[in-house]
Amino acid sequence: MAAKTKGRWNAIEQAKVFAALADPLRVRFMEQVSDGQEHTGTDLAAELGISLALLCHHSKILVEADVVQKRKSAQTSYYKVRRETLARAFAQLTIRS
Amino acid sequence: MAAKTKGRWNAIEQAKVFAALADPLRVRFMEQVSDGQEHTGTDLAAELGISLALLCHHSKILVEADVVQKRKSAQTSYYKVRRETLARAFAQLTIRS
DNA sequence: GGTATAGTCAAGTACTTGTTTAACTAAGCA
DNA sequence: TGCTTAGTTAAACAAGTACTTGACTATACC
Repeated sequence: MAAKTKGRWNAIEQAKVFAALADPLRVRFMEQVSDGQEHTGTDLAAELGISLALLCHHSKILVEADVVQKRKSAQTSYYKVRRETLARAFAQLTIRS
Repeated sequence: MAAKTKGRWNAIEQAKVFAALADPLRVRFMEQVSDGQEHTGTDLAAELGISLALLCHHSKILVEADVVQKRKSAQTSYYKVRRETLARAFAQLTIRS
């Protein structure tokens, strides 16, 4: 997803955000990171009860949709929620222009 | 989707709501009905530029996820947004318990 | 250097989804 | 009765997705 900060999204970009959230595992991922803190990949994999390979797959989709931010330090990846993207996608569907 | 009105959704139910919104055509459907008014199937199909058969397919997914309400009178179907479902799904991801 | 840790990538498979087409039902009307 | 309108359903196919497995990279520690 392009790092757009202004203007209204089109239907394709918006659908991509919702598609990122359209999986139970990814919903649970978001629940985990919704405390606003950073979580490592291994921690998240353990909390979700999945392999690191599968976590890598799902996290890529969330990062690509920009609902999650990723930072890598040494071998470890850290993930945290991007509330702005969520708020924006939600507002656009609920608030009448 | 079960007509639940109380309690917290589980990840599967919540993912289903987002999956319903995870398609550009269905995002545009929601934009059309987000004025709060009822829209007929033929009107929506015309506005979205798709066949009635395809509209029927997509509307079923939205109704099944309970983000859209359907009423049928004679041959005509009427659709309107269900804001409560949207608000609830969104709140559960953004607001910390 | 060797080994453990954390993550990524690629191939394969099974399952799901979006779309088109054609056949079908049911209501309204002349 | 026949024709039109509005919608539904089923079959078929292409494309996409979730998951597993195994191989691979890069960092840290002994």
